[in-house]
Amino acid sequence: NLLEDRIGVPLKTDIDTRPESEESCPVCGDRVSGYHYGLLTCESCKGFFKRSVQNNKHYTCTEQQSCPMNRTQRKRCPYCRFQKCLAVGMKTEAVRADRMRGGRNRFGPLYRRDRQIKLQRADYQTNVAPYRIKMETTIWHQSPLTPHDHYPAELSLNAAMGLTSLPLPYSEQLPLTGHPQEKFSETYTTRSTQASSSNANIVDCDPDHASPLGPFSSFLTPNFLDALIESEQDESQLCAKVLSSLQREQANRGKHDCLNTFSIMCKMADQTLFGLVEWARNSALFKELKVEDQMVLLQNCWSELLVLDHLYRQVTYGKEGCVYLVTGQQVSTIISQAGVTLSGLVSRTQDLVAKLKALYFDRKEFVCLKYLVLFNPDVKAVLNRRQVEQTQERVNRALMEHTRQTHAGHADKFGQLLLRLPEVRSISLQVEEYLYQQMLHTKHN
DNA sequence: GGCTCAGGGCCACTT
DNA sequence: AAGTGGCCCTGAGCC
Repeated sequence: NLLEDRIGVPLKTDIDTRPESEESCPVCGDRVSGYHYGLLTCESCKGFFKRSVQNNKHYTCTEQQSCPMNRTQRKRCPYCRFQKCLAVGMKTEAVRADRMRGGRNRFGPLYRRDRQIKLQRADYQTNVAPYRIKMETTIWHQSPLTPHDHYPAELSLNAAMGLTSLPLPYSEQLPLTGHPQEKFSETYTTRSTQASSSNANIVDCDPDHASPLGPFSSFLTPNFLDALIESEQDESQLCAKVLSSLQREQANRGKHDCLNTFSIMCKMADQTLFGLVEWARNSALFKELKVEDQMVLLQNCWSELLVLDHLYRQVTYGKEGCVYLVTGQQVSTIISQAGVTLSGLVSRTQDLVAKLKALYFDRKEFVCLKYLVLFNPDVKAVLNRRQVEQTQERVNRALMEHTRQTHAGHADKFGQLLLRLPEVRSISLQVEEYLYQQMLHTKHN
């Protein structure tokens, strides 16, 4: 590594490279025995989850509903254990009501995809990671940069802000000029126009082609939240896209022209943002909006969506003292040479992760918060404010109902979750600020 | 038709 | 007595 050679000391990395067989149970950390009820868990949590669902158990917590969950303490509080099972994504519907033995269930394809992702990750770590994930001092330190050695403007900062990369097949690189927001609008308009002409099922915002049942017709189901979750893209798909994008990027470079850490991080953020824009544009609720409103809403919240996405990943998969990347790697948060801004960001984020973990932040709540952030009626340029407001209210009610039902013992989880949003906003503004600074820095150099 | 593996059940052990 | 967890049985889907 160029930088390690230059400073003469190995730089700290902490990537979890354990093979699948040594993977730990997301509930208690014990050794996994296979896929059970939706994900890889240990035999004990499998049994516990099965009994809880089969016997329709209702546990209570004698503490603060945030009991530690590990191999030795998992038996102490079944309430917290079960909540954790749900929070990490174990599926009650995989427990058979008829108790039929053997056979396969509808989660087979999910398990297969998950295995593929893990294989890809392993492949990535063998073929790409050894060169790259290094905490490169000068980058994290915000010291004067040599553009050639560090993140190239045409890739990283543009990429981090999602200004140039577009969902395939609309990908086109735009020059790094003009205000990012303008660039975003330009990009988005280009995409939408092309989308409606070439791939009408991606976005269909034409009011003439609106559903005869009117707005939100696709969500006139009794369980609004289930419908939202049903249409969510699989986490593993995003991971696969990010991985293959990084692999392509590296393949196009020579062995001695490796992406540096900051570039990789930006590329990951870029691809994640790319996925988030796709998520929004494929969402039935979002499709009901006019293209102009879609644009201004996304412009307003792209960084908040990125932060939320990151937070959920940390809450679900992150380990103490580590940042869990979208590609499945755990990187140490101890970046001794990181600048003040970056250290502050990492620490603020980790604080928020701890709070959300204590609340057993689950996937449904995560999806609700994404919609609440996206459908922000306070955005000035919104044309159809009423529509945005109605959707936000609807999601809000769904979130309230969900927290009331699934966390009955937890007083005001709903309120606690909403109280986290200002901090998400604040962190996202700091992220934007940091990226702008870096961009100016690069241009200056 | 054999293999795989994620369901369910059993039962010794612990609380 | 109720709960736990390791081990085994079962059978749909895959090759």
